[in-house]
Amino acid sequence: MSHFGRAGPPDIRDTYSLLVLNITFRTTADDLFPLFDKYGKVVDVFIPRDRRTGDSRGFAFVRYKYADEAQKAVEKLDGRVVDGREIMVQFAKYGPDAERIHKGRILEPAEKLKGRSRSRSPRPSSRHRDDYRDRDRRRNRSRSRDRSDYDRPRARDRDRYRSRSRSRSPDYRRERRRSRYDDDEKVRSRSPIRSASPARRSVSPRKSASPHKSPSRSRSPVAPVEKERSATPKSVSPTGRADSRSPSPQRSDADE
DNA sequence: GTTGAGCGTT
Repeated sequence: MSHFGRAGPPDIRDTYSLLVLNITFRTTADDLFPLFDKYGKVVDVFIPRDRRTGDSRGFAFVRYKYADEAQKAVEKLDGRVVDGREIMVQFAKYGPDAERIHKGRILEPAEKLKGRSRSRSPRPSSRHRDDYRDRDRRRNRSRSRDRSDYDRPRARDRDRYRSRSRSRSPDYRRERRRSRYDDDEKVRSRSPIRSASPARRSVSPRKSASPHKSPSRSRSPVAPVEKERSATPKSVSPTGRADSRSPSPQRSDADE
């Protein structure tokens, strides 16, 4: 992906990871490589992307071969305006497997099982798990449109992590900005709860009552290709691409 | 087309 032709982490034997924050969503690894490579030997540049949309998450990881060069890049590139945005370069705190990192260098590698009996110090890895779960819920913060897809009951979880003071407590702020777009509000308005007059304002202009929204998508996993264009004009995607999210809006049981 | 605190992958 964002690598130079290799898949997965090349080699983190003696590399120092730098965390680049506040970069634009358009900035790619190729744009950051020449910038960071000028201050040292850059082993790899990785930009976490969204698995659904594929867009950048707004930060990147730059791994240097030497610590001094990494430190130099932090001092030089930290605060540098890239693509009109001021980036923030700092040493990574956690590794790909949530290992503790000191100055970008991994302190606790994933070789736990090697010196298993040798490890006489039962390290409480409970904190590592917290950080892992923490970023999992936070990456849904952006792209509110996708957040609804991963909506899950985590009320009690949030209460637990509420006490966690990472750097600031934007809990209240995050929830306030949660409803940036009306899309979220409208999506939640489609709850099956018919509070008051469900069809009073629009008393079904059609001749028969037709629930325009049928959540029963499990009707037909495969979209039957019917040539009845006039029957279901919304059945065909204007993009010419059969979207998998559109199972079959047409009701074959009602429409014969 | 949108967003902006933060810690990572074939």
